[in-house]
Amino acid sequence: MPELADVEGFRRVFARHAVGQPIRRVHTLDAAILRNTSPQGLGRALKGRRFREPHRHGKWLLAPAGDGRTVLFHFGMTGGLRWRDGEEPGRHVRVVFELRGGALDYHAQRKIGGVWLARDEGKVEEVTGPLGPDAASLGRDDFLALLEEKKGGVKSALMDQSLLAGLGNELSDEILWRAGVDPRAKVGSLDEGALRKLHASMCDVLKRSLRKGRIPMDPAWLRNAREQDDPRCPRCGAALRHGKVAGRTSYWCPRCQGSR
DNA sequence: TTGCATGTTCCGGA
DNA sequence: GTCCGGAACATGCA
Repeated sequence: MPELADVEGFRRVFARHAVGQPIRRVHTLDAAILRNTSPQGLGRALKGRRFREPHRHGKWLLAPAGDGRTVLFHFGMTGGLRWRDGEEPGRHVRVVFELRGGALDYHAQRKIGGVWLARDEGKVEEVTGPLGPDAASLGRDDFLALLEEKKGGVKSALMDQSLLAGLGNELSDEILWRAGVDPRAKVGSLDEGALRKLHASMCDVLKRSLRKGRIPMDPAWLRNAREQDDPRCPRCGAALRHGKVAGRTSYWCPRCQGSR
């Protein structure tokens, strides 16, 4: 599930419940989810401190805890954060941050994401690797300039985190569908009009997804159609096509997505 | 039982 | 050097 909009939802959960509260204890239930530290290392680095305002960049959530140290969260395909007040931790909880009044759980069914600790500002980028500008605050001219340098497929460009950060498989399909661009198109085959449309669609999709903290489950969205037994284009009703594009399962409308 | 899954990374080949 | 596909990672579900 987690793409940019979902991670923004987790950021809000974090900001609402965890910021400013003394960290009583960090309880790691599965040490394998800590990628560059140990349960002891994480616990020692955080105990008694308070989280500052968290920051999202693409699909990364960065949570500073003072003194330059930052906890970095990545959610893989199945991870998330949940605030828990009283009840027992759920099935796939890997790390528990115990705070006043409750606990913040990092959960992940498949252990593809992870939790990292950076001891100073410079280490953050070492962990995330090169990231392009966040897709949600990428202006049109910068977007055009970035894409004009790309040679390969448009979908793989949108999902390239080092080019622009935050778009995954589902957001990319949604954006391409809204813009009327075939996901199999090469970037170089698109004229400026198509690229502008792509940017406008990206802004639109992100704005509405960010509001919800996820891709809306709206019948007018592709995201909803791809779940159906007989997936049809919400715009024109044509049977959707699907197949692997840029290594991921993609859905597109053969009638609406003609730009290639 | 098999295939598939919204993430990233690494490898080999074109 | 660039780009792409495939495999791997770990786990649960249809």
